[in-house]
Amino acid sequence: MTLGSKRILSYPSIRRMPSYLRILKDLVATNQKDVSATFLAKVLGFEPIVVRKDFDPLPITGKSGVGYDIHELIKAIEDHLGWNNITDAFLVGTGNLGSALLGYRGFEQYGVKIVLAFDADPAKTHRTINDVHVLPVDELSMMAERMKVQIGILAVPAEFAQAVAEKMIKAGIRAIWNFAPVKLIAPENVVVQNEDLAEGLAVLSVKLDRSKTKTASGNSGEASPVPDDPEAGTNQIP
Amino acid sequence: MTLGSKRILSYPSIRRMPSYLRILKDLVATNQKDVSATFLAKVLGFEPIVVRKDFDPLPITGKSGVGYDIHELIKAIEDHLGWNNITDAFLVGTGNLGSALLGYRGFEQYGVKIVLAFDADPAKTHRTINDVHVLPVDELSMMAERMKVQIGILAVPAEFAQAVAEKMIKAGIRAIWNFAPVKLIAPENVVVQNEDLAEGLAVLSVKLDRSKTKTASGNSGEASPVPDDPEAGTNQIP
DNA sequence: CGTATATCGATATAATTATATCGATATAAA
DNA sequence: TTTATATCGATATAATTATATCGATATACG
Repeated sequence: MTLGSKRILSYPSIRRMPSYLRILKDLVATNQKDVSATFLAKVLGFEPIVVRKDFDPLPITGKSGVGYDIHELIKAIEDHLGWNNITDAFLVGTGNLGSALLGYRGFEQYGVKIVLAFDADPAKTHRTINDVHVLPVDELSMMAERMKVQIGILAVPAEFAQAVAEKMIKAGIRAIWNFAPVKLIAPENVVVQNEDLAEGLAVLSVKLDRSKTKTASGNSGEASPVPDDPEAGTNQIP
Repeated sequence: MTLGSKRILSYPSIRRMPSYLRILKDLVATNQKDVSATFLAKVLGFEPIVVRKDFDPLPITGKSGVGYDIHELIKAIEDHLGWNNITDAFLVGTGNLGSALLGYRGFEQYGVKIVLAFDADPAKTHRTINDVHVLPVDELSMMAERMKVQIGILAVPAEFAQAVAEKMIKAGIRAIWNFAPVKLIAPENVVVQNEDLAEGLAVLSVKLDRSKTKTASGNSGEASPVPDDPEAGTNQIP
């Protein structure tokens, strides 16, 4: 298989796409027409090669000496990510994190819209957070089936995560964005994406440690750089 | 270089360490003594090989047929991550996300304690969130220098992120955990860890898409699995 | 027009990470 | 004691991701 025939983005590439999109949309606002990989790389802190490689599987082509057409590029990225048509999502758990997610503007820019929220605590239901209604979690199943919602966002304490996930799955939800630090047990046809803040913290503290030993213990000549963080966790769905 | 001589954890390994720690501490609570890679793998959804490889660079050794001593393992992980002595941190931005971070119990379990928070909005200062005082952001420099704080957590809107980061750096902060979707410009000796929620969302939506085509277009015999998400973003500090 | 500069895209190579295999060792049970 | 089972750790291999090189093409400008 020649590399050129690769029409599938790697996961690292996929993770960089939102950053590209942000910059590209800013550029649109300033009436730019083309953009080079070099420019994007500089703005985002990648290497130009990375950028070109990321775009390689997309059905677009840049012009030597010029760069990529911004509109084409945006469209290609959004098409690949399926962000042109917005998918409805439910959020469960309106604690600190859940509220933060409800406050996060921009999910719609990434193809997802939280249309309803749920909470188990009666004190927290029947109110509105950022224009999103909060219902009792008992109504989750009914509403999910009725509205044919496909994405569920889990922002509940770890001990309830599995139970809520099962409710979601029964009600037809096909993808779960899980912020609880537990491995969810889910059938193969349900997609789970785990988000664990502690991962990033672990990386940060190791980087800090390593940067200290680097400058402290007289780095005499030899290069022992703090390697750039492949900000990669691993998230198997075995 | 033989593999066995590797005494440095890879970033993917580092990202898995918090998960191991969580399970291990649960096991301690139930008076277990040993734990096998097989068990951890099952609980966390990894492959046993991954687990053994992750522990390989640590200065411990398991027993064939038995597993690893839980206490030794915990200590080895915490030592490697430097989580035995807690590092103080400042948080800037007490909006939705900032508040969520302040509410996040467990950072201390990962070696970090938020000791003060800051906000630019006078309406939000001089109050307490989860026992953490909120001060005007003008006082950041002074307090950081006085308290010799090394870690800064950035939870401000994108447009203010760079300015606040510069304040932090001037005041001696050496590591920044950045939740704003911008590339921070920082000197080499300052460590930056970017956290971008959109990355995870991008992965989720692609997984969902791919899982659909998988089941839909009669996957006649040939295996075209949705590859397990190397939940990896990339976070260069060029 | 000709030259300097910027850029893409193809190809090649290196580095990192994941996965497989298998012998040796420990425990439990027959 | 012997046998079955579980597990580690060493080694090997594969897959993925990052990085380097370079010719070809486009633009700007003297």
